[in-house]
Amino acid sequence: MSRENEGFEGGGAEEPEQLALIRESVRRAKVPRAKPRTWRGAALAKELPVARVLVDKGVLHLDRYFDYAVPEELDAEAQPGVRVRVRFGAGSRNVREGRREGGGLIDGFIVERCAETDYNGPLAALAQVVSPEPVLDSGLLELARAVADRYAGSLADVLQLAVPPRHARAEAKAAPEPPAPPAAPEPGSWGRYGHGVEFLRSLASGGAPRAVWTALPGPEWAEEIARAVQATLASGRGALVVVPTGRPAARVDAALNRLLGPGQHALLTADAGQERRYQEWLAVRRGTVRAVVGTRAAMFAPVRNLGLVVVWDDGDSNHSDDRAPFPHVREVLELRATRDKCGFLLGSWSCTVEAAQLVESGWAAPLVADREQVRGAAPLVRTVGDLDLARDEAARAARLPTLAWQVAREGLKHGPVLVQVPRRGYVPRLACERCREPARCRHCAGPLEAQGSGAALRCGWCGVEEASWHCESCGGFRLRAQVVGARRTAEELGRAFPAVPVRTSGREQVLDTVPGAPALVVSTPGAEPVAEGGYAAALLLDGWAMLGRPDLRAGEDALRRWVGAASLVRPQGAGGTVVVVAEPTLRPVQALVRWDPVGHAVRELAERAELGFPPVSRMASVSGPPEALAEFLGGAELPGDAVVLGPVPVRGGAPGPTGSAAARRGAGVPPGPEPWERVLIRVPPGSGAALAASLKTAQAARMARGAKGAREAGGEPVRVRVDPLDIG
DNA sequence: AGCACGCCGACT
DNA sequence: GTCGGCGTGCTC
Repeated sequence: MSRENEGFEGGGAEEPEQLALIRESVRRAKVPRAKPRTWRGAALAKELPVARVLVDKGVLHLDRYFDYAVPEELDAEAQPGVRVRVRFGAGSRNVREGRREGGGLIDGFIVERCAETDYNGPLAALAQVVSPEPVLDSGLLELARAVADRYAGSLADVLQLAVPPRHARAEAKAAPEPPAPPAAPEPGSWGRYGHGVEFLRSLASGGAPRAVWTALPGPEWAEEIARAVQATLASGRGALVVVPTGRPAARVDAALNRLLGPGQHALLTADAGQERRYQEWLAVRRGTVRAVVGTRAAMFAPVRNLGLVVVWDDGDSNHSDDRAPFPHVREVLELRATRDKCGFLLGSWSCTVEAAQLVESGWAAPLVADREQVRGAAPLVRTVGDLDLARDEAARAARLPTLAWQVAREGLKHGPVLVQVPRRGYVPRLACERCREPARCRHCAGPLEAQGSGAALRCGWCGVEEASWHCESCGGFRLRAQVVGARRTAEELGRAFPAVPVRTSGREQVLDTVPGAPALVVSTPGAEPVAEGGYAAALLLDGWAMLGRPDLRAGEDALRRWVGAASLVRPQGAGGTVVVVAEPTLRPVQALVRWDPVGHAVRELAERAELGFPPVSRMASVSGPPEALAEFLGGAELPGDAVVLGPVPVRGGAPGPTGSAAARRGAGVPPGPEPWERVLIRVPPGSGAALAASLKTAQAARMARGAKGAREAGGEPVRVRVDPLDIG
């Protein structure tokens, strides 16, 4: 039997009659025309003959449901939450009128079964129930809708992130019995934090504490998260942990295995195959596994009776999904914690402005160690500023400041030494070497960029080449050196320390761990291997490059990456030393020296509030071809307190600090050569929902009449992004 | 997006 | 009178 012809579609010449039947049975008794008849002995479901269906077809039908008739033979399987296939499109009308076949079969989810329909016309029938597995329960549906609203996106888009593609073989596998809940854990190293033990106890007794946790440096964080999970399981509830990448996921996974044994939790990461992925996801949904650790797609995992959500290192950009509507793990888990009234734990060695705001607003409590503990766990941090560099003859020649050289040599006597080098292509604004005035284009004052070592300078805005730059402010002729990549740094260090092995960890090859023996480990930020017993020292080179990015988050980001590397170094008491090559007067550098990421975030937050920047205000970016953008803004009914900034031209071509094509797409950088513009729209606290709603409405309206407008322009529709990542 | 409907000009 | 151009609007 062909799938296409199952159900009502197989009627051939009888179609008009059977559809008349549907009309008669289901329609509100307005149009009394067709007589009830049977079709191959099959009729409609006797109870609740209407299935409300979410059609899985992106932006066009923003969050509208479509009603379909439920044939009797699908009655049992056509339950809320199951995947179905339905005819959708203008062509199906012809089917109804008995003319000919038409309209494609597309996927959808049954959202609800009803007795009646609001639709004033004859209903088409469900074509097929793809699987009786109810993958979209009401909790997940409501979460997806909340996320769609928050991000001005469509429900269908969010569901594509939230429900993994079906895999029939995985579905067929029998589910094992869920394991019994573990006993409440010992607090372990949670005792190091002010209210740590209390926090665990609350979870274990069924409470829903919410905390922003500033983790002490060192490797204990993974086990501390595992203990929080254990406490939650002990209360009979489930737990969800989301980390930025597969490496920390493996750490938490290992800690959970140590603490709970296998079978208690699922690991949901992107690098598992489709079958395995769906299988693990199903085990979670079916309740045979009660705890989940995973990367960002796991933020929607349908954990039963959720008692705790955890996000680790929320400042990592991997927590921001790169598909529309670009939800962020921290925000989604906040929604889940609020909606499910469950515990919330945001942990990091560092602290984002958003995390500080959660504490400031009273939504979450701080979970921190006292200064004594911090001093006992953190390494000694020393700085090399411009003045030191200027005096440092040796640094010119060897690139390595004398202090860094000394610390490395001393550290290598006791163990491995980490060298953090900014990623190449992480191109900041160039500045005068002498006075630090940013290098600007003579024609349009845009930022000058170096295309490659030795190549000419070019303006990032207008593209004009600059052959003979000199500083307008002090007349200097030298620009700050470009970042030297990890590989070349490794070569140089290898020559400087010929007796010591040099290893590199970076984008193409990430090392997970290194032994405790003396070695130089050159790494880009985020790729630092964990050293057995901790690094004896770390050198954080080219700090200016991390701080110089034209981005609101540059300072916070630099601090996060430094703290991330320095947290792998032994405590000061064990000789651990960090050298950061950056101006000691700058706020992020001072925060690193004092090991006070929270203080840094709190100060940043105050500044953002003053300037009306996120997260105190909410922002959205809208980008597109100038005419389309103008048309969009003309049609949008923005909240009265919205402020529109721009438009300004956006540039493509040069890879931004985030690098990936997907990230650029998310930021609204044009795909082709035609120039695009971008506006930022800002609303005060409390108007975020109204802003998102108005953007969604405007986008929907544009899509409705936009087909021809967009065709003429030859381009795509405008791109809307709530909470854009990079706002220069 | 697709696709059909419908209201206008050139044709047997 | 009919065929067919593509502008407009709907999809249960």
